[in-house]
Amino acid sequence: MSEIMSFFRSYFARNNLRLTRPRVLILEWITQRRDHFTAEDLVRWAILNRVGISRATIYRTLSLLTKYKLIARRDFSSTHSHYELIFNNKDHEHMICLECDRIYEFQNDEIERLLLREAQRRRFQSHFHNIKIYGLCHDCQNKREVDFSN
Amino acid sequence: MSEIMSFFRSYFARNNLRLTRPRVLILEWITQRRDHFTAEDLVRWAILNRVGISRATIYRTLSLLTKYKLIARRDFSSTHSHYELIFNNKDHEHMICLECDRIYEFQNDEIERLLLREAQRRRFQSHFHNIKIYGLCHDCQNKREVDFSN
DNA sequence: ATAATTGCAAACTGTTTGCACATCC
DNA sequence: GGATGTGCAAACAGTTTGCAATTAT
Repeated sequence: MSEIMSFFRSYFARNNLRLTRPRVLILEWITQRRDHFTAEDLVRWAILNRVGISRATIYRTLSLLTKYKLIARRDFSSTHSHYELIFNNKDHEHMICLECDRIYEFQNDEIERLLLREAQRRRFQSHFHNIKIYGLCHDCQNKREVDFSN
Repeated sequence: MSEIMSFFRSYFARNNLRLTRPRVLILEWITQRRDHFTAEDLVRWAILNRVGISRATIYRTLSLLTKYKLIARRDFSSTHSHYELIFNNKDHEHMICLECDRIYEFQNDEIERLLLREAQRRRFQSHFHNIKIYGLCHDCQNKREVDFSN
């Protein structure tokens, strides 16, 4: 068993959560993917591979993992949520390509510091924050048509 | 007619959009409110005041205004969109109180500069960005219980 | 006049839930 | 054994859409 799976096992035990077959399979999928994904990505995988995990369980597991901070929910799109593994993955921000939907991560201590200071200035107690830059990634910068037709 | 309404009028004419009764009423409501609002806020107002504007028209008008950059859509929540008037309202970021849902605005040139530089460093062409700080506003810092029950 | 806009109701999408059955500790 | 977790199907919330009727220019 991989290092990360045994971490999950003890983490689950410690929190009185059962490591059921669906949960193991979902965790394995997530850790192998190591990327941003949606609930529907998981559902698709479950159906295609006849894994025998229902949509309900997928959503419930994602909530659970989010609550226990094993994954994080990200609101990149207004129509559906994205998730990503947190384990060993330090805090970072995102650039989202409007063309290919790829997501790039970055981290900048100076910006973090300035943000905290900005919150303090207004006596706002920051719990978490996020920064998103939308635009075109290097690959997509030359192959785009603007559609203002609708 | 207020300055802003005549601006809208010429803007609509210039873009071959019809300034219909529903659109006028919605624009008036938005400009008087001058705040962040949801589609449902608008629907509730329309129903309560028997304004005679359908939910469909509200959603369609919000899309239109967003497309023409008279309002901006903000993704504060994963379940529904917020909007805000753009007119005369310079670019800014948000702090969102997890307790009372109030939204505070801030602006920081230094952070903007650093963000742009960060994008350039990755040859990412930034079209727009947003920063959200979630936490407790000053008013709410002392009246909160943590609920970890579910 | 006529092209754009509206209201209605039905459809759609992502997500949540109640309940009977199954499973993990 | 008994609490916990699952699958199913139905419910839900926010939003979008087709179409016939209405309205702005």
